[in-house]
Amino acid sequence: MARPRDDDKKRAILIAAIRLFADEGLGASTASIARAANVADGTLFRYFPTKDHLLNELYSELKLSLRARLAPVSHDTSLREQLRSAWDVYIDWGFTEPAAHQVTARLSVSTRISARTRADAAEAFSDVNSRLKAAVANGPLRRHPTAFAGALFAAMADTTLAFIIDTPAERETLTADGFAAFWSAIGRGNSNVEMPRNSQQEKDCIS
Amino acid sequence: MARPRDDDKKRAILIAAIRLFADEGLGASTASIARAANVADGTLFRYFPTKDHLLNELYSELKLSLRARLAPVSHDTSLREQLRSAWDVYIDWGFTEPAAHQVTARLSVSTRISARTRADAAEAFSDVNSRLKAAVANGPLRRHPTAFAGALFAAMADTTLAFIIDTPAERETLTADGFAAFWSAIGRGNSNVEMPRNSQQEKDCIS
Amino acid sequence: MARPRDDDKKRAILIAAIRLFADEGLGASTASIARAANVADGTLFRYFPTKDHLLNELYSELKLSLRARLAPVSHDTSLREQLRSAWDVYIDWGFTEPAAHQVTARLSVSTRISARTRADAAEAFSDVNSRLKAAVANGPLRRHPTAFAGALFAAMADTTLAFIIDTPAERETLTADGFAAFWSAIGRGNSNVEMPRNSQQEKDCIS
Amino acid sequence: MARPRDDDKKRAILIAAIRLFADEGLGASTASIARAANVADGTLFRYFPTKDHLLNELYSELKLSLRARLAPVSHDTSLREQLRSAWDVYIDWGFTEPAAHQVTARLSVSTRISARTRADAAEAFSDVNSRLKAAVANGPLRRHPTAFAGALFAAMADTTLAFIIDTPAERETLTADGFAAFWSAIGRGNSNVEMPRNSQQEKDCIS
DNA sequence: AATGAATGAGCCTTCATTCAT
DNA sequence: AATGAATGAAGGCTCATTCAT
Repeated sequence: MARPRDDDKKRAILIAAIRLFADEGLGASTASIARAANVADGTLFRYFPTKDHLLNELYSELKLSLRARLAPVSHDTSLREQLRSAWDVYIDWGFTEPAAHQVTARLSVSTRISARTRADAAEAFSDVNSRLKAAVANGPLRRHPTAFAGALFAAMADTTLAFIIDTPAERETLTADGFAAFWSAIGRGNSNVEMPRNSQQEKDCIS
Repeated sequence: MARPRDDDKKRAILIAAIRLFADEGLGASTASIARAANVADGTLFRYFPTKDHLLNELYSELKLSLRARLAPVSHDTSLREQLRSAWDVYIDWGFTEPAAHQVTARLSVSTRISARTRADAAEAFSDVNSRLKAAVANGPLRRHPTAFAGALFAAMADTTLAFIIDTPAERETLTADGFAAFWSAIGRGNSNVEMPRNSQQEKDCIS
Repeated sequence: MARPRDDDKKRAILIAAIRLFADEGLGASTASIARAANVADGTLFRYFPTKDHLLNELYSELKLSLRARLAPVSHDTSLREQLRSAWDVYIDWGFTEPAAHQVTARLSVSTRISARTRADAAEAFSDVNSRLKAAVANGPLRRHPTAFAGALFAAMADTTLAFIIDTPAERETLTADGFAAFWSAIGRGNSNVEMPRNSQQEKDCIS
Repeated sequence: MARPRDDDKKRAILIAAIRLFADEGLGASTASIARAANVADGTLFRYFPTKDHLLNELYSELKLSLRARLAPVSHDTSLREQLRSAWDVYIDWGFTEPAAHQVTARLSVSTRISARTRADAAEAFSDVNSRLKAAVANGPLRRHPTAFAGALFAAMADTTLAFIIDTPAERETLTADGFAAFWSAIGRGNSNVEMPRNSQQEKDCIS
C-alpha cells in the first residue's frame, strides 16, 4: 500500500480510536472509529491495513506521547528529583488524558499487541531506566533487572492515578505520598541521599 | 425426576473459559468454550444466561479461589509475617495458575465486569485490608484509604509475578525482594520493627 | 404416544398457550407456555408431540369453544333472530375473551394450520351454515356457496368486534348496526321479513 | 465516489421478502430472503437495520402499492361507481398479486407492525374514506366512524378475494355480488339510488 | 408419567475487510 | 486517494425437541 500522505487523517483516526476504545473497550468497531474521525469506512484501512495494526500503532503512539512529556535527563538535579519529575509527568498525563491512559492500560493486557511492539515501546524509556538503574543500585532490587524497578514505577503510578481520578481533591497528597512509597520501595540507601539530615543527626550525636 | 443438574458441568465451563480467555483474550467465543468444556453450545447458556454473566461469575470465582488460599488472620505472628504470607500466597497462586491470574487481570480492566461484582469481590478481602490498615498506620500512606495500600499490594505483586514467570529461577529472590519493596513502600515506622539496628544506633547516639 | 390421562394438564397448557400467543404472538416459546401452565418443559410434548400439533389443536379447541356458545337451531324464531343471536354470541365471545379471539385470528392466517384442521373446524358450523343458506336464498349471494356468506359473517363480526374493543361504550349500537349491515349484505328479500312495517305501509296505502 | 447505493437491491429484497413471507410465514429467515434477493446476508441489513424494520417498511410499501392503483377521486361518476371501482382495483390487486395480498394480511395482524406504521398507512387511504363517508351518510352505519365502513370494505373484499382465488372461474360474479353485498351493507338510502322502483312504489301508493 | 437438563440447528445481527466507482 | 456499498464469516443467543432419571 502506497503510503497515503494525509497525515492529519491518520491523526484523526488515532484520536477517534482513543475515545472509542476508552468508551466502549477495544471491541469498538472500525466503522465507528472511522465515523468519529470523519473518514470513510474504507479509508481507515488505507492507513492501518488491519485493526491489529491500528491497535499496535496506537499503543506505540500512546507510549511515545507519554515519553515525549518526560524531561530529558538532566545532571543538575538529584536522582530523586529526576524520578519525581518523571512521576509527576506520568501522573499528569494520566490525569489530563484519562482516555489515553485507560486505553494504554487495556492495550497493555491485550493479546493483540505483539511482543515486538511492546519491546519497541519499552526501549523508548531507556533513559528513564538508566536513572532507575542508579536509584536501585543500593536497594533491595539491586540484584534484579532494572526493568523490574521500571515496571514497579508504572504499576505504582497507575495505582496512584486510579485513586487520584477517584478523589481529585487529594491529587497533590496522593502524588507526593505515592512517590514517597515508590522511592522507599526501590531504595534503602537512597533515603540517606534524600535526607542529609540523618547524617547531620549522626553528627549531632557525635557532637 | 429429570436428570439432575450437573455441577461439574458448570465447573468444566468455568475452567474451559479460563484457558480460552487466557489463550485468546476475552473475545474467545462461547462456542469454543462450550466445545472445550465438552458441552453443547446451548448448554453453556443454561448455566450462564449471558456471556457477561459468565464473565462476571468467572471474576468472582477467581477472586474467591485466591481468597480461599489466604490463611485466616492469626494473632501469633507479626504484621509483617502475616502480610508476607499473603504475598507468598498471591505469588504462588499466580505462578501455579498463570492462566487464572492472567484472566483475572484482563477481567479487572474489562468494561463488562459490573461495579457490583467488583464490590462484592473486594469485600472478600476485608480481613487482609484490616492487616494492611495496621501496617499503614505509621507510614506515608496513613492519610489515604487503606484500599490504596491494598491496590499497591496487588500491583506490586502482579509486577513481581510477571518477572518471576519470565525468570522462574529467580522466583525466591524476586518474591522476597518484591515483598521487601512493598514493605518499605507502605511503612516507615514499620522498618523499625524489622530493623532493630536503628534503635541500637539511637542508643549508640545516646551513649 | 400413549395418551396421557391427566386432562387438566392438557387444559392448562391450552389456556396458557392462549395467553402467551395473545401477548407475544405465535412465536411464544413452548417453554414459556409450559412454565405458565405449571408444567415441565418436556411434559408439554407428551400432550402435543409438536408445536404445530399444539397450534392446530388450539385452533380446533378455540373454534369449538365458540361453537359451543351458539344456541342450538330453534324453529320458534325467525331466521333473522337466529342469525342475530349467533351474531351476538360471536361478539360476546370476542369481547369477553379477547385473547381467545385474537389468537384465533392469528391462527387463521398462519401457515401452520393444516387444511384438514381448517376443514374440520368449518364443519362444526354446519348448522349455522344451514341457517345462512336459507337467509341467502333470495339475496345477491344466492348463486355462491353458503360458505361465502359464512365467511362474510365472520369477517364482518370481526370488524365490528375490533371497533367495539376500541370503543366499548358503543358496544350495543355497534353490535346492532354491524348486524344490520350484515343482514342487508346477504339478503334483499330478507329485509321485508325484518320490516313488517313495509307491508303495513302498503296496506296503509291501499286504504 | 464509492459504488452508488443500488436501489434495485432494496427493491429485490422487498420482493423476495414478499415471496418468502407468503410461502413460509413471517418467520422466514432474513438469510433466506437475502439469498432469494441475490444479496449477501449482511447486505440486507444495510437497507433494513432490523427484521422489524423490514417488516414495517414492507407493510407500508404494500399498502402504498395498493393505494397507487386506486384511481384519483373523480366527480364525473356516482358514488357507487367510484366505490365499485375501488372494489375492483382491490380485488384485482389481490388476484394478480396473491402473495402481496396474503403477506399484507399477515402483517396486519402481526405484533411487529408499529402503531405509527399502521397510522401512516391508514392515512394514505383518506380520500377513499371521504367517499365512504358520503356513502355511509344515510345508512345504518352513519353514527359510527367512517373507518368502520372502511374496515368493512377491506374485510368483505378480502373475503370475496379468498373465494375468487378458490374458484377463479367465478371471479366476475363474485366480484360483482360481493360488491353488491357491501353496497347493501353500508347504505339503506343508497339502495334507492340503485333501485328507483321503490320511489315508484311510493308514488304508486300515493296515487 | 413427569421432569428438566441437554442438545444443536438456526436465527438475527455485527464487523473487519474488499472493491467498484 | 477516497469513498461507502457489499460481503460473508462468526458471534451470542433461542428454542423445539429428546432423553436420562
